[in-house]
Amino acid sequence: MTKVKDTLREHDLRNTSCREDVLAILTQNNAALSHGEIERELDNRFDRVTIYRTLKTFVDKGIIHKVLDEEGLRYAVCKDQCSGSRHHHDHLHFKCTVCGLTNCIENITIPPIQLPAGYKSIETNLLIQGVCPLCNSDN
Amino acid sequence: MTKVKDTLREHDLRNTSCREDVLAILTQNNAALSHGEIERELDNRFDRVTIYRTLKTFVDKGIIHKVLDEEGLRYAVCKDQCSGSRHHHDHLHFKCTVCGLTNCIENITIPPIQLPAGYKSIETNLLIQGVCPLCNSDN
DNA sequence: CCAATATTTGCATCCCTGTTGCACTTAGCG
DNA sequence: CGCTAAGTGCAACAGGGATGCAAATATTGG
Repeated sequence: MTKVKDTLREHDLRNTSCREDVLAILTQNNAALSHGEIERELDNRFDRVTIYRTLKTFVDKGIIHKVLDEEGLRYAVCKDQCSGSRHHHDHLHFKCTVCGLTNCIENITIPPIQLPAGYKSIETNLLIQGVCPLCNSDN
Repeated sequence: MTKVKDTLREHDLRNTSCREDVLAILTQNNAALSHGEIERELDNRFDRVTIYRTLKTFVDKGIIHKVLDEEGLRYAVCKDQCSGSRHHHDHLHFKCTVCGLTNCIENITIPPIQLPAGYKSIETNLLIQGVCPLCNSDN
């Protein structure tokens, strides 16, 4: 919990209970969470708009990143590689079609893609859908 | 335009003016379009809900596919590789951060990703953001 | 520890997307 | 041409995202 406060301080953000709680929830959670899921976890203790603005602030500061799938937008904390000023922009996410959870896959680098001439790549975002180890009966 | 009618017929869809027009717009357009953009192009000649249902039908039939970026959902027609029953699920999309257009990149296959043990991949979706040839002043 | 100030929050309000139910219309068939 | 299943429009709702403004609060300097 002190870690949460530190993270906020490091990014020049005032230490408020909404920010603390949102960041704590995202940190404790492995899977990416949607705005609505976070709102429910907070048990309506904060206004919808406040949570929305909190998430936006965190994204802007590089504390969390957006995760996209066909059902919408989710948020997850950036792992070690993103800490500090070296926020990297290549994310690999895995969405399990059975349990519905979306997770960041660490330790796997996305192989470089050879784009046609003239294209300049800035950020790469890879979403793989399939079955996660916990839901995979083939084990 | 006959081609549009044929496509509908091939997929056991009745030939209605809304479907014709939506499919024609998507076919003529290189970039992926959002629901709202399609609605505007149709000049309010069809109900919002009808367009929504038309798009859903096309996605279900494999005529078009969803394209995701951080701004939301767009739709684009499936190219040759997707035709008929052999609808493939690996898509590479490029979103230009200058002009804002999102396009499918054809002829480039996504290199296979070695996932950790237990993960089973079904569908891969790659979004690369950057600058497209038309907006790239380095040429 | 307190006051000043700049930030953050809650509320009201708005717009857009996605979705469903139901009645009406129409395409495509015999 | 008429039937029937499919498609459409309308009403209505839920949810996400966004902004303006007044009230509350965290930080800073005294």
